[in-house]
Amino acid sequence: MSSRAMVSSSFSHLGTSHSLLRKTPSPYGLAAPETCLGCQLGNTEFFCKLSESSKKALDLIKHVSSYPERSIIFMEGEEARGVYILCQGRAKLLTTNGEGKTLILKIARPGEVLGLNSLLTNRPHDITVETLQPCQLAFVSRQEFMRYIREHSDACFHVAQHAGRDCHSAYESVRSIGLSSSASEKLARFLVDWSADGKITEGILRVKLALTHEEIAQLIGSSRETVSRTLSEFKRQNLLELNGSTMLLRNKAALQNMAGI
Amino acid sequence: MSSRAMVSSSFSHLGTSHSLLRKTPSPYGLAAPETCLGCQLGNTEFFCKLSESSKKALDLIKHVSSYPERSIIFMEGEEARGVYILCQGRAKLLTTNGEGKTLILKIARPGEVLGLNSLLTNRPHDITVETLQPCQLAFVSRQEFMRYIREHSDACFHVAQHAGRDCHSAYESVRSIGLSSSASEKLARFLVDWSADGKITEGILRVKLALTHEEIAQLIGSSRETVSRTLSEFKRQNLLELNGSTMLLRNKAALQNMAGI
DNA sequence: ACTTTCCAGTGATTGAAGTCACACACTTTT
DNA sequence: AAAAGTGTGTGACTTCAATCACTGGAAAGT
Repeated sequence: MSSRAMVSSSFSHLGTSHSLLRKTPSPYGLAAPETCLGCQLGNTEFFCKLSESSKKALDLIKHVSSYPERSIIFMEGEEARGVYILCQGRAKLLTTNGEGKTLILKIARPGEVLGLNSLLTNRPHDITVETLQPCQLAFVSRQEFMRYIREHSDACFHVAQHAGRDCHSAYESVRSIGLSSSASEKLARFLVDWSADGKITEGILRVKLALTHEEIAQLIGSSRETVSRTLSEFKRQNLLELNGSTMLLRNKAALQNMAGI
Repeated sequence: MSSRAMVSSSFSHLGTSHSLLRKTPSPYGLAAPETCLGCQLGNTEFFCKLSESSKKALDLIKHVSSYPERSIIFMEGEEARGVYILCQGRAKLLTTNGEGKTLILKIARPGEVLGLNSLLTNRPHDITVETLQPCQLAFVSRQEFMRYIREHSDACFHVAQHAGRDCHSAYESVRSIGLSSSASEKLARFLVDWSADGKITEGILRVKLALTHEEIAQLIGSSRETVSRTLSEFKRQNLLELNGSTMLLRNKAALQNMAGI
């Protein structure tokens, strides 16, 4: 854990940090819209589908702040002080065991609400969230969030939906990790899933990996070396190519087949 | 999959099945309270914490029916026609892969709402639910459930909480399966968790196992033989004793230690 | 009482992947 | 430029548990 992350982590524990950070409009190279009313996440995200009045009410209680990469937003075991809505950047949701082994449950993208289930069920956080890039997050304290969803029934419904989605994605994780027979199957599945946000240029599917082999291993429940070796094997079989962090998927069908999709 | 289960499964697809079954008050040896108003599940379960008016409203739209053991309540991939509130008995939540391998995500107990996240997120079921014992379930159709939670904000909040709990339990599964280093660790963890509803008589913790080795294997992501062998090993080490389906936990502390708790 | 089916126990074998170890490339820091 | 840090590639070794195969017992159906 880098000291930078630690600094940011303690930031997030200061009551005044959010208003403080709001006075620095564009830290870490992020544009800082500072409002959800003009949110550009589109209609696909829950909190963008709220009624106008609920949007405005949310706007009044949220505190947007920016974090550098590798910031710990909250940690497993910590009391849940509120929820964080991821506005910009990516963050990993992870859990660790005593021996330092880490499992990444999911890579969160903008629109994701983090720490929701701990707040709803009134428990300490069951996961750790760490930014992968500079991120912008809107914080809403426990008290204000609870009041908000009690007073805005449409928001409450969206919260329930969001929790349902989280649950679904967790089931996907268990299935992938628990029902796979080999590491290549899991890696293939990861690559196919990840390629969803790749782009096709000149007939070739290009995807930004932007994860280390170590992180991929933690995502699929394997070891760094196995990921490295299996990726090499995939290259040898001409299923893909790697140029830096860009991957060219040459034979997605074959990978899907291996993944059992 | 037994033919009995299949019959019950198709039962659950007939629109009239629920009212039909309601006319047989005590099938499969179950008492049939037929109402949630006098529900004896206590205050620990979400749907028992509803306001009086919400309870009454739920009572009007639910249809209680009974199922024999091994009934499939719904299957992965199926359209979600509604939710099922488990009133009596136990049911397993499972997922399978193409090769017939099965993973049990959880054993549901009375009070559990089944099929919630599929309904909330408007997707096909992501899991299969099969009864382990004769069960009584209250069914609420998609349409009526959606209207219900829109009109009863306290119910909506409870639904969100319930989804949050499901999510938490799914995270527990992933952690247990993905972060364990050995089968004995996972088995020990399962036994300790399971022993939560055991009873101490004469200073000894007695737990009803009521699961086959095969099912335990599917719960911890292992094989039947490994469960059998590891249990024998635990007996040899005097950690536990088995008399039929009753387990005597002789050294819970040692098991907790193995489980990393 | 009979088969048939289900479940549990245990040995033998094997293969996949974790672990250890080291080399190399590339950045960033000093 | 040197040093330190981080990420990747690969060989060697080892181990854990999956799989196959068979036995015997208990339960259920006939």
